[in-house]
Amino acid sequence: MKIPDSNIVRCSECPIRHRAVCARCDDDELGILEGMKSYRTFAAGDPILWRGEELVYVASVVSGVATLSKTMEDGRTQMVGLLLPSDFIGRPGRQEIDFDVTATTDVTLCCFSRRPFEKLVDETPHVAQRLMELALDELDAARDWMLLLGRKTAREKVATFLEMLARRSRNPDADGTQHEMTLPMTRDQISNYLGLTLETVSRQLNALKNDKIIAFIDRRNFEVLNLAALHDATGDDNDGGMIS
Amino acid sequence: MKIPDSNIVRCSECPIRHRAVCARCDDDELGILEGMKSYRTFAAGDPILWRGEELVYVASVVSGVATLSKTMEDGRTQMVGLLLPSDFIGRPGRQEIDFDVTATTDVTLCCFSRRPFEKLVDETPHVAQRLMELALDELDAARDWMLLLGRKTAREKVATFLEMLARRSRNPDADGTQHEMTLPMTRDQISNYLGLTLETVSRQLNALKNDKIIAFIDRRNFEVLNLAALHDATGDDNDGGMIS
DNA sequence: CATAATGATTGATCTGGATCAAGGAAAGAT
DNA sequence: ATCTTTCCTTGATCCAGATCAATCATTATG
Repeated sequence: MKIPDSNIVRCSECPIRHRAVCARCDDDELGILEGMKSYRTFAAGDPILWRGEELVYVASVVSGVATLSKTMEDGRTQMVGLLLPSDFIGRPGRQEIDFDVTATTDVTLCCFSRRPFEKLVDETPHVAQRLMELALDELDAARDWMLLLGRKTAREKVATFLEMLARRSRNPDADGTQHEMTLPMTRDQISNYLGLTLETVSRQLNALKNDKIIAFIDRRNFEVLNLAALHDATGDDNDGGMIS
Repeated sequence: MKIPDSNIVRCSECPIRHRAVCARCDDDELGILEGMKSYRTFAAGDPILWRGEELVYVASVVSGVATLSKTMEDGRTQMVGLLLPSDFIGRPGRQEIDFDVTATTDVTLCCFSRRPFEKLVDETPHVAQRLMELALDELDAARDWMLLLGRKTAREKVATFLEMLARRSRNPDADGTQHEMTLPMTRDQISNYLGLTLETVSRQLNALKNDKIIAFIDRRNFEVLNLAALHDATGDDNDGGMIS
């Protein structure tokens, strides 16, 4: 998978400043970790980390999409995060996680051993600062998602999801025009992200299609025909957006 | 309001190590900020911060309960956080917030000016580290709440809320026995926290009462009669808990 | 190329929780 | 003590989205 330009822009602010993701980072702090860097690939559906497992690595997503999810004893599951290229996996100062990390498409991660990475963080304040920013970004995203899960209608949920995808995958040099986009997960996985059932997701996607807001190229690929109408359908107000 | 012992314990790990909350902190790092310390009180219902407002202060809750909430244009609101005594308000490195902070009971905050506080954070790595821990704790809590909002039934939501209150307000020297507890907010506010309506909250509270899991002293005060049954009603598994 | 297997759609029905509506209880205010 | 106001409860009804049930499309497999 080609890494979109948008991710390179995003990565320029990244504490990892990862060569695989960011073209500008040849001279960055992580040079000292170069020897410990390793790429790992996961096939779609593969578990990347299980809940409770010890975090041996921190990583950044190079390509593909991974999800964070929680599962109840009776099988109900709720995704609590989406990891797109340039996103960071790791919890400074923590050994464990309380959710599963799963590859939803084929995923390539670039991993560093946790120990030397944390040593780096301790020694370089601005990296620590950047990690704090990332944590606060995640917290903001989680809170936006709480509003979605608690109060939005099915249509608003689906529209919000599509708008988020459009925002994160938009090519910045494209002048507002939307291009073909890919749903990075199945209807079932989307429903677990949105707190819905897969049938409802399917119906709402078709409703948006019938309203000429989106068009499907095939089941996984679609185009946004009317970005303004899509935004109206999210229920969000005009200024404040997700993951600002 | 007397500050429960449990909060003093909690506060011993707090970066703020606030005298008002923590008896052990006479000699802590915040001595240098002593001159800028100020107590502020808010009556129940008062706004503490509006969305978009500039954060001039960071603060810790000394007494009372405050909430973080998001509101949609049409009035639907979702609480995205609950602030109990010893909790911290502030976003290191950030000027703004994207939610409202409101006092739900009378609240006393202990405030520091943001600038000197951030200077302190920059200069003392372990304070920065502790703030990162707090941010990750909040993130974990937010993700647990996402599971609640997206997948739990009304009964599970209400039971989870009560169990969380019991955990956070339990007096540690009490040997498992539950004492009288207080609902820190109205049915309407609880419904906004749980993604329900106030009628549903009322009905579920009464259902738990009828099941002899809780008993009401009056509308705002209750007792947990059967903590195990309350836990069963949350839908959570036995080990992993909220806000660990 | 037939044949599973997986994922998506579409329809019919059901139901948990929302909505609408009417009192009741407690706490201030006059 | 009476009147408001605010908060809570309880009942009746409704409906968005869940559930149940086929069927279809697409991709993998022998």
